[in-house]
Amino acid sequence: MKIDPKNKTDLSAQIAKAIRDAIISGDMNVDERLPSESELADQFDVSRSTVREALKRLAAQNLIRTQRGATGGAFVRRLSYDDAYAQHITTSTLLLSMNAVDFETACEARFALERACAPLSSARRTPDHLATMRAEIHRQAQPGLSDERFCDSDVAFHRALVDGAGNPVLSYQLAGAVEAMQPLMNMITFTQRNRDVIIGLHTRIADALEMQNSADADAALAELTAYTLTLGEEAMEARAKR
Amino acid sequence: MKIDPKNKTDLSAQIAKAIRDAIISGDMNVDERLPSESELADQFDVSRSTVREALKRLAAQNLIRTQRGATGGAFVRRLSYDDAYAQHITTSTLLLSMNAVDFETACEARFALERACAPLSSARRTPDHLATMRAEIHRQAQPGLSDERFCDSDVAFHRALVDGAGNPVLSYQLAGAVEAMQPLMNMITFTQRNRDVIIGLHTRIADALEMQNSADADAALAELTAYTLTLGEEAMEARAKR
DNA sequence: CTGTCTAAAATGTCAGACAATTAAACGCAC
DNA sequence: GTGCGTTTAATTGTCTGACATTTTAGACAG
Repeated sequence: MKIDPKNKTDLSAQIAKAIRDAIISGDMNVDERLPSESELADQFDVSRSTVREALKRLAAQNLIRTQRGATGGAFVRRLSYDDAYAQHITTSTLLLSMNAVDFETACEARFALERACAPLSSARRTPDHLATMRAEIHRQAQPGLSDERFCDSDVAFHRALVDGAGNPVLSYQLAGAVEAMQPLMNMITFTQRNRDVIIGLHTRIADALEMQNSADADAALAELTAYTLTLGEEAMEARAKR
Repeated sequence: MKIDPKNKTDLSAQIAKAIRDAIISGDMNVDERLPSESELADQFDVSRSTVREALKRLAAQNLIRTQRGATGGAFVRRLSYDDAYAQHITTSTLLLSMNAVDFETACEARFALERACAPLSSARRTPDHLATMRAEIHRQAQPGLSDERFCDSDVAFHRALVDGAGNPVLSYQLAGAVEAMQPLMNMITFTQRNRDVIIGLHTRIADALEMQNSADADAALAELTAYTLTLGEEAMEARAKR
């Protein structure tokens, strides 16, 4: 591991970076054990507290896990899809909310990406995916469903569509776009007429995927994009007036 | 801020979570100052070291920044696009390498997403974007260019394509897919013939975008997808034999 | 009013101690 | 020798108190 020259930045940040680089570059393999905190403190010539702060930084990025006890220590952690999902969604959501991304931009990005999945999903979707979509459509049609629940179901529907493409990398990349949109979608009040239109389009999408008619799935998604955009605009106007 | 009941997990993790939730939920606004470390230690009834470890976790996620001095402290940080990019790329790269994602899956995901950008980019690309693409094509044609540099230029080209869509959310989501592929792409040895084919397709894409011919851009991207896949397969076979 | 000095507040770092946890080593009866 | 408690050592988690460093605000002299 490398040393730190006369640098005025945080020592804990430097140490975290050194270890992170070792992990990313492949110098350290999954489940390999790092030296103990005391050993690291000696190696870097800092106190144990400083090393601990560095390790906590790495733990926050899911790069290591720690175990107590005799054979314990810090171990390089395999980044799971679930961890990556969670991180990606958190980052995306914060990015949108903190930078005041407008509805139009987020919506456009989301549906552009989803349409990229449609051809693959149309070719590979399993009966399971179709069943999930149908179930969510059914849920969306239930009377008395709150707007928030409606949105939840919407996300679940689109997630099934994306997962249908059978490409975990694609699912991971899209999770951020779809879920980060949810706070913005939650600003919309869905009238019964709105819901009917959306449910109709969802049904058309599910039908198209079932028949492996990729073109029609794409067309329906395009319509859904346009419709969602108008709903979003109305909601933003209503909000501005208040 | 909330307290922590009888929980056997890390105190610093619990405290980090409490503060993180406060930030994400919007209870704390950008640039708002957190209580000082000593005050937090009192509030949570733990030592300052524990609070510091919690704060380092948040700093690792770019959620806060710290300042020393009299009016210093920890402040809620606005997550910038650049920070989010960097985080996303790191996570994506690690996810691919640690989970041994095969070339085909990553490649498919990357190009599917890129093709989603093509129509938008075709409509909105500026002369700047086109100039960047042309410049990278020129660079790719230079003799004696190392494989690694060729890949770098390839990434820059595709990045210009994506940025041409003029949607920062889309650019952000795609950055992960495109850049995370690079380690896999770097396994390929590009012969002069390979490069000629790729440069030809790049030129076709740039031409199509310039003429705002979205269909042809998509067709060229489809060909590039197929070609990259065959190159990847060959590289993987060669690697397996060794 | 201006420049300088000082004090206070805050983070960054260190050293040492103890608690809690865990697995391995040990010892002892059988 | 085998099986089963017990001890012991290693390691992380937490606490305490101290000092260093950085930065601002205010006091004070000119």
